Amino acid sequence: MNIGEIARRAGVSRSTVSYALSGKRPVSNETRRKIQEVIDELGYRPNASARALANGRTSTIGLVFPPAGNHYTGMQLDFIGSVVEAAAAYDYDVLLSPSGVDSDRSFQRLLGERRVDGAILMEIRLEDDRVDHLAALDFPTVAIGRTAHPEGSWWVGLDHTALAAACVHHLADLGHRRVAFVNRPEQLLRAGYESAHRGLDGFTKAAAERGLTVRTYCCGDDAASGQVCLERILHDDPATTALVTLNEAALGGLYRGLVEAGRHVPRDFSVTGVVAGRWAETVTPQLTAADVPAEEMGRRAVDLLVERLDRPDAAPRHHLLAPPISLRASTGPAGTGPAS
Amino acid sequence: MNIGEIARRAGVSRSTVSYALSGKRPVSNETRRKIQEVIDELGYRPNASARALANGRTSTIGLVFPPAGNHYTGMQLDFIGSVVEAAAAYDYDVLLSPSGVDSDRSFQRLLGERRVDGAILMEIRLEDDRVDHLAALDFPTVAIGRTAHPEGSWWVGLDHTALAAACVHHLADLGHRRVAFVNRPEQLLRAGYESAHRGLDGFTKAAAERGLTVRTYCCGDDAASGQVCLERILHDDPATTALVTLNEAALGGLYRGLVEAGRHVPRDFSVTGVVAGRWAETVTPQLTAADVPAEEMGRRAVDLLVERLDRPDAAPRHHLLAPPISLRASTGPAGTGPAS
DNA sequence: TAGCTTCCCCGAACCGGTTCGATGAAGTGA
DNA sequence: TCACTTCATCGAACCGGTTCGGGGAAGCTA
Repeated sequence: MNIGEIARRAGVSRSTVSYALSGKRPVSNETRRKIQEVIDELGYRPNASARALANGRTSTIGLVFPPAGNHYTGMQLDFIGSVVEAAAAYDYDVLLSPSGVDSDRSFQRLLGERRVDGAILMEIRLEDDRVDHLAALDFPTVAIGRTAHPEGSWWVGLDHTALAAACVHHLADLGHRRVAFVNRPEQLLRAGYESAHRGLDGFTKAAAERGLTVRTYCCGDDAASGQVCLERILHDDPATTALVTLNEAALGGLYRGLVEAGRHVPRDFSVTGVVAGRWAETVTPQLTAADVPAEEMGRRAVDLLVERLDRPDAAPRHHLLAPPISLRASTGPAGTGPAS
Repeated sequence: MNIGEIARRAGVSRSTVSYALSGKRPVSNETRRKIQEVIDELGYRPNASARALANGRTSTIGLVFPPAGNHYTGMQLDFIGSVVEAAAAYDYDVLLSPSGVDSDRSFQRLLGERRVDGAILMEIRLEDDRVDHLAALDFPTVAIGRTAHPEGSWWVGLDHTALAAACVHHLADLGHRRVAFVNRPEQLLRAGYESAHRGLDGFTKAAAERGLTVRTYCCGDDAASGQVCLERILHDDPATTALVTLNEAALGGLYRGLVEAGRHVPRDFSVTGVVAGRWAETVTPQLTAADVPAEEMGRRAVDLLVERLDRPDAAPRHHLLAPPISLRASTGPAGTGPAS
């Protein structure tokens, strides 16, 4: 079932069918009706590869996401879902590309072989060669996250600095003086992950401002690591009364560690951080947190990318989001320390 | 940078370049070397659309996944990740397709426009028109899950009947007599979702076998619904001492409901079910559960699909998995009922 | 040296669309 | 009635690969 067959049955030329479908040149009502009739009857749909070859656009965007080797966080799932949905609304498909160990290979497939018109990058690093590489090629890209020098590029990001600081201020306002910070895994921090660095910065500075005593930790992206991390926190400074976490996947483990240490949340110990709302609500007590608007971020990234694809010369745009802290049940006034 | 340019610079014809790359006809070492030199120098990669048009294969598989409107479960994330990784190993890309409200439209894109060579379907229903439709078209498909009549089709599934039954027996062995069942949302049960139905069946039959008193509930895919559901369970029969859940996303809410009702897990109340291991470990106490091997299922689905694509006449194959229950900390001997 | 293989390579056709220039018919005005 | 515009359509080229049939040069045999 190709366009030639449609043309034959409708008694017109292939180009007329093409114009009838695209509307790029006028076609008489009579023939348009005839063509549409044949198309409906045969259920014809134009071949995507042929179309892509002819007009140079694939109607597909690439979503470059972190390798599965690491643990996924729920946030990433929300991103993927919202990106796919938003893209569908613009008639774009989404091609998944793991930016794993061999990220070059994936990139070659996506860009070199021209499988996609543009890309959305997740898990941005402060110094990110992927971003630089794509920028050098002038390849339409939108980053979810921003590098150390985001000027002139397209991105939608979270103000981790401000969010971590807000958490600190929230705890300080409640009277906490000794606070721990639970970051993403050390490996990611060393690799320069944006959220890990900016979050740490925001935390450290705000804590200094408020004169808090702090310790910072890296923690694996899973429950077991969270539990171990919490044990270390209480071991290093038993007088700690609160923590701030960027590590969604470790949250369950942190809570478990607290239970096993006999610290009641929020009476003896307050917990807060930057976590997607849906996941903040699964723990008991529910987590007071800056809710990561993953759905909105995915949607906006698609909006930006589509805009960039439609108007190649448009000036770079971006969105920096800083959602407020949602007060739930995991923070409270600092007590007199652990019940002993 | 197209194949013609490479040919020109290497001083050969386009077809020779093509054969040098594909190896489908012998090419002298001398010219092959020359061609490779030019390719390396220019960083040439063949255009995917052109190749797909010419040989009728896109090297892409479609992953049809549930709409974002519903809440995602962590399990689905694991599927997606493992499918993408396994596909990459076979040099296939993965195109995401939301099977949302307008699933026809997505299908038209994937199949009608020939964007993919084959598809993997998630969230199968007992009577699934998508599966029937694809089978009628003889379109290469592998389902993650199986319909009521899976004979003659390709799938990898979980033996929900056996798993739910195993949970019941585990609880019965511990002396529990009044057990609740927490299913997926009613809307999904009514829609005929496989896991919801087979799980319910397995639970009901095993409970009858063991002479247990049971009640079954549907529950929304989020923590708040889980909490409400647990309140209903204890309201309907305060003597309930255990529950089995298929609903991963509600798990946190169920736990919270128990905490708020003053039931200690596992002393006063046992919880078990069918949940991906990673998520079972995030709750406290860790959930004793049949661990959904999401990663393995995704990988096997890709294996089957690739096999089917490579050998179109191969006999249908499938994998039915029934992982054992992992004993963790959420079940214990039935006590004398709630501490009052 | 004629005849026959074998080895490499070339040219052309094809995949299924899009797009540009051309063409013929109908319509308009002088 | 002729020249000129407008409208609808057609044919051919093109996108960038793959694949098939053919053919020239070299090598081998008699």
